[in-house]
Amino acid sequence: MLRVSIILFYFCLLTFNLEKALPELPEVETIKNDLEKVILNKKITAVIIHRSSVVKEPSLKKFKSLLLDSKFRKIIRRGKLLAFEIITAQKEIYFLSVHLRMTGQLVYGSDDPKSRVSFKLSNGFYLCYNDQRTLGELRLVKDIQALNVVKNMGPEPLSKDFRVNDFIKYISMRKAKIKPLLLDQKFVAGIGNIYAAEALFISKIDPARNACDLNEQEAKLLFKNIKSILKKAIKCRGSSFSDYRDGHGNKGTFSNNFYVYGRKGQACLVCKDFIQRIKLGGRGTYFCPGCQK
DNA sequence: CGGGGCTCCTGTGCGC
DNA sequence: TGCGCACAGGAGCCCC
Repeated sequence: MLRVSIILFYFCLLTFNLEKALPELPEVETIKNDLEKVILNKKITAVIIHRSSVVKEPSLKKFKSLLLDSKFRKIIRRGKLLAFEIITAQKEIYFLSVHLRMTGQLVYGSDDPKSRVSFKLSNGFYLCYNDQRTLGELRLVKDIQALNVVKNMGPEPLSKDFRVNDFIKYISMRKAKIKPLLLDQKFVAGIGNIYAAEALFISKIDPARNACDLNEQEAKLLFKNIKSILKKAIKCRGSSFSDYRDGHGNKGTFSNNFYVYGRKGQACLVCKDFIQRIKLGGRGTYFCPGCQK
């Protein structure tokens, strides 16, 4: 009987937790912090490309030849984008930008047979780019600021560029629904489906409300909660719902703290109402109808 | 501006 | 049992 219950329990976990977790700001920040400790000043001794479509620019040949014998100097994160500053064998500075999109992973360790691109390092270890759905993008560019994604990106939510008065003002000017607006990287950088849902829950705001209909107190609260939830998630080394892994291939623990994300049909941890899942802007959106008004 | 739909991709789940 | 379709989603694109 006990064994049957245990099997049923895991079966339920498997069936209900199908939603994918995407690498958002806290996950990308965790990868950056992990990799900084192990790859800086290491030289790339081989570039192995198993899936050429993930390399967007320049040509494969140039991508390989520039990276070969380059050294990692620095890692930068902007929103969900990671950029590795490298110095080539010809002493030129380039940036290897990596967008993980849905299922991308950057893992340091031994070579992974299912990697899409592997970089062999001078110490014999590998930096592997894994990506089941291959929607991620690698680019090698001279000027990272010139990339359209970077040029168009909104403020970093954990930096001083993210100001409460600006946030209140811009929110009051937008008619779009607040949840899809939070996902817009031009509005604020680094927030994805998980943290948008969770920040709105803590702020008790209905994700379907028009941004301009939030009052000043609500906008202020949301601003504060965006910052606090991202900081908390970084402390937990990110959320691993399914695909996300840190720089060493390990899971993060923030998913244990979810109030609404992936909890459709389950009781709200605050008011016991049932968590609902609706579509907003084409994206699955979780919320508690009891708590969020 | 806002919103809808399509595209990229692959594993999974469901209907017939 | 098995085939084929729908779905999941970040982000760019097009269109109304």
